[in-house]
Amino acid sequence: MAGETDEALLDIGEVARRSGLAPSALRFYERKGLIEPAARNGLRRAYRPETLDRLGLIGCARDAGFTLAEISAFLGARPSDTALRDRMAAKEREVDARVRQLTRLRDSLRHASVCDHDPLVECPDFKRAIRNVSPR
Amino acid sequence: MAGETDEALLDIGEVARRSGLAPSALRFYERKGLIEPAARNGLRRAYRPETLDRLGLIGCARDAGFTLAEISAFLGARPSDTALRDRMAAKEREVDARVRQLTRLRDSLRHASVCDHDPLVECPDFKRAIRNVSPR
DNA sequence: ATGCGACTTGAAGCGCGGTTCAAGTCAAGT
DNA sequence: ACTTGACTTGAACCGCGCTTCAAGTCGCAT
Repeated sequence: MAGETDEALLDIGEVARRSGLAPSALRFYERKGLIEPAARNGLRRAYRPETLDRLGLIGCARDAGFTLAEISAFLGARPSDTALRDRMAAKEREVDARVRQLTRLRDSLRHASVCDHDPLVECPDFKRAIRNVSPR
Repeated sequence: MAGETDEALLDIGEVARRSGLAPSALRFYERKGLIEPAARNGLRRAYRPETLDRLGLIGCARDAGFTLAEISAFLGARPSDTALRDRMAAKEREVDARVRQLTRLRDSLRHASVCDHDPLVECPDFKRAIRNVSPR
């Protein structure tokens, strides 16, 4: 009973299926220090189910434009990591700026899709709107 | 007076300096069909000043997450290109969705930067917030 | 014992958005 | 005539986020 192969652990194919990621991506994330199998059955990786939550978080952050290196740093964050918390706060400001930029861009596109100018890019309204997207 | 080398045109170094892009990037954009010199002085590219506006627009779109190929397509847009206008409208919806996603992410980060949980990623509030960033 | 299917490894390849490099061209200055 | 300096070219290289590939290792069923 002591050294049994834990039935609750998932193999890489299962994690891939349930996370929507390719096995190759999971091994890649492991090399980057983002995830780690709880054990091995022989050569085979055996993952804890919580790994799926972690992968959800990683996917989120990646979708949001964080690099895997940034995510890797954030994942180990403890309350005492003041430098890291500062970077998170910085990232928040960065994301906030990006939200405002994309909002302006969306408004430009909104105009572009109803504008009659020929060629489109020469429309003065469009050009003015676009210039507001990233001024300087 | 007829075949004079147009003094109003800018050489690549000037365009680079004024656009903030490297000359190599300008040549790269040319290969991708984004810009084109108005003329050559011998081998040297000679750009119209309007190219700077175009580069501003390109920079905008690129900052906004468009690929250079997409930008290249948009740049030739005429009002009659209905397919292209549809794609612009689609892009608008895409950008809008992204704005909402990033807004949620910003809120998560805002919490993260004041949260005391150890490790940070295990904070239930943070996890709940994060799950809202890209649900399914 | 043979084969299968799912896993393992390291190395190479890919698309994107460029930069860097070597080798060459050209105009202007001394 | 020679140097300097900004340009030209094509090809190679880069970091990122992976995928693909070849070759090998398992456990299990026939």
